[in-house]
Amino acid sequence: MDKVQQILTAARAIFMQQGYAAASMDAVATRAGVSKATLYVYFANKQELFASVILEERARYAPSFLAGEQGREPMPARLLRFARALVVFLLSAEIVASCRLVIAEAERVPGLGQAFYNNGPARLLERLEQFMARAMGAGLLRRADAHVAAEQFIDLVRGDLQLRALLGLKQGLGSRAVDAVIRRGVESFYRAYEPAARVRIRKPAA
Amino acid sequence: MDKVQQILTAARAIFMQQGYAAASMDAVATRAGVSKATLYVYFANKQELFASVILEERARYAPSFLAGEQGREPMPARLLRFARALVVFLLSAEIVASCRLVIAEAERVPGLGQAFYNNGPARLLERLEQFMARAMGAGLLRRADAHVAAEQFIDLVRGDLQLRALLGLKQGLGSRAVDAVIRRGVESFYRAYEPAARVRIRKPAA
DNA sequence: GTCTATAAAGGGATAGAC
DNA sequence: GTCTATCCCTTTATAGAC
Repeated sequence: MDKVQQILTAARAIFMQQGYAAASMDAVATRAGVSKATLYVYFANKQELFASVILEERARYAPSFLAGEQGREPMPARLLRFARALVVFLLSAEIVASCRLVIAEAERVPGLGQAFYNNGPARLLERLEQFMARAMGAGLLRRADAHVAAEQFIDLVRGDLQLRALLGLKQGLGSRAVDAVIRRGVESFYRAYEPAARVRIRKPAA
Repeated sequence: MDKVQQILTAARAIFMQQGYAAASMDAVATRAGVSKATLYVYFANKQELFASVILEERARYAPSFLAGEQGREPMPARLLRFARALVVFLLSAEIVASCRLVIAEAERVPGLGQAFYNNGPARLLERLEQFMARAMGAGLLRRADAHVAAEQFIDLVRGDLQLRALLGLKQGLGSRAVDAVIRRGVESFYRAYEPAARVRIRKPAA
């Protein structure tokens, strides 16, 4: 393997596990199986190594949830499929560790939070928005702002699961509990966005 | 002021600003206006000082959103009031810094995440659940699981605002953008939970 | 209890051999 | 390019005077 990749892989693991400040270049070198001096051949200093790790990370955060078949599956079932794939992804150890690190260092590394958001949540949102727009066009969802719908879909199916994962809670993250949150999230989303003609009691916002 | 409080206040500021690992006892001592040796009179070591800061923090995370008048204000307007108070709270610099710190150290400090969740989100959720239950009892909201309703209400009005704040994004956190997210969140929540009799097209979950 | 001064350890970064 | 050995600064923690 390329030595640079070897170092980056080791650094990623160490940073994720220990956090930026607590991670030592010694630990990275040992894990990478090289000497500390070698690190400094490829990376000017600790900060630059960290930045490289984060840039590397972007590529990983590009899953393809919406890839599934577009058949004439009922809308709620399709939403449920997407939701499950999304949440499995969000709760994966890799993504959780990645989020932790970025959130922890966001204030101290200029542009870190923005880069992460653009390459992660923003991309995801964009794809989901396109899906929502098509579904609205086909009459499978009520006509509304597709961007808002995509955002609220994510909000509802994510629930507080991601927060729990970030906080390292063990309870409430079993597969049954997770699936319950997802199902209820999809259910409420569909209630708010199903295409049925409805009678409104009063205007929702005062 | 009590010297212990003086130290805790300084430590809180330093930890929030720099993170656990990067914060130095020197910095805490200087900020507290005492010598470093004095710190060790009251706290055995850095970890214990950190733990004390976090325990202190619990008390702060107990706002009273639902305190407002219970008058015969229309339900959506009432929800909107709660939502605004909630989001203002979640986006406050203090809470954001607090969340960042806890998320960053959750994996390394046993019980930290659980303590934070129990004293923060869980309490909030419990109060909101009671409110939802009363509203459902009074026919102001569709009868449903009050706990789920409370959770989804929070999810919807929070949107990705909290994530954006945690990531330190400057865009999308202006008061107008924030209020738009809140209003749309309340709107969708009310669509899903308004008490109107409705005709469902098909079952939401396959 | 509080300070100054310092011990002891760790970690970022580099010099110089190969 | 890669290593060993080391410099030097920071940081945690403590000793000892007052």
